[in-house]
Amino acid sequence: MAQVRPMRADARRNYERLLKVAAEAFAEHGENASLDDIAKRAGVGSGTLYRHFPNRQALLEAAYVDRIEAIATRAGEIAKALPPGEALVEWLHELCVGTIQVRGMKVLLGSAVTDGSSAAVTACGTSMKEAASRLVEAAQREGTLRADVEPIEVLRLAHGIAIASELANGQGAYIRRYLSLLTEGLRP
Amino acid sequence: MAQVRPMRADARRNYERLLKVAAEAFAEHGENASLDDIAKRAGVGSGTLYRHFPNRQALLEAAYVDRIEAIATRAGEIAKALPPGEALVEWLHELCVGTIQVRGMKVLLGSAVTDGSSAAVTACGTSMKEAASRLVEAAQREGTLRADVEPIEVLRLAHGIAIASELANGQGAYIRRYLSLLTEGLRP
DNA sequence: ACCTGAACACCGTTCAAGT
DNA sequence: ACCTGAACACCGTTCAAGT
Repeated sequence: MAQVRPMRADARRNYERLLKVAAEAFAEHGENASLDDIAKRAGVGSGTLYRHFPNRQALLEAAYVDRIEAIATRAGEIAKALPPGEALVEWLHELCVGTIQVRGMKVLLGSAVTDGSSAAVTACGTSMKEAASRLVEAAQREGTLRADVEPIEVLRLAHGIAIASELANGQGAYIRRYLSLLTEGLRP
Repeated sequence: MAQVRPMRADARRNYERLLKVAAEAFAEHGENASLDDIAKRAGVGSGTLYRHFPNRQALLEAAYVDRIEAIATRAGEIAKALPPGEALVEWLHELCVGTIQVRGMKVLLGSAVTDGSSAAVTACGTSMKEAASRLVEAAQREGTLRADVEPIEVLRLAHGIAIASELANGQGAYIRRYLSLLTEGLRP
């Protein structure tokens, strides 16, 4: 893979400062935060930002991969603590909270479950799909989840639920409600 | 209300040209289409665009109100043709198709069902809510829809379903599936 | 009353010059 | 090998001058 030679010390320092500042900026100003501003706040020239991250999407991903990996990791922990059906719902809830609260992450999580998503987001997309598969398949074996839905579909639907909750009010107060409407259905 | 005096002939002409061009531009380039470009294509100075539409959201709304009103109107037509439960689902399907296919409309329909939405989108938001209320309440009386969901919640959930379908593939192939997963629920 | 378009500020992106 | 920052292009927004 890439990066056989280690980075020069100053390059590594800049890279990490950029990531840290970018995560803050995206969280504060949303996915369209000014790249120039991020470079300035990190104390580097704008060219340096482009050297490390060729476009906004690349920076966005790099800034949040660890967060997304953390969510994926949570799947395993929750699976040990709860029965399959509940575990799935609980994990989806945490996923939705992350989607709404960390403003920059919404786009990223969205593109992670898109059909023709870029190679850049494939990495964390794969982690999410694996995490989802584990919980989904367990719930299906248990018989608390329909057998005809695929893991990636559950991720997409959860993303939709996050959006719906966001429309209801800024923070995630409605996530549990809308998530349970999805699992139980709109029929009486 | 506004607009007591009729517009001057040239103003009216410009206004309508701007709307027509804007609808095309938003459909083609999405909600972030260049306003300057819209003004140029409409053959007016950029100041004229701002005179008629103080910001992007205002233009976006003006360009698509009639489309949204048309969707709202469809509710009544569908209600006459189908039993309540089916009518609701059918209408939500048409709504989702519009949300996805007409690129500029997504943001607008979203903000129409947001809690603190601007006064600008209140008008078409109201039409949508009325249309939804009619179908939702009929389905609830019929007993095919849970009694504890409100019309605006159904609109928000439908918006979420549209997003989920969009993630699945560009066009609306998955809308019916995800809509039925919502109505029937994820449990077996 | 309305229109025009120059002017300004801001941002993304590139690249020659520097270490 | 990497960094800097000036330079360019583009866009949103304002406003003085014009009809």
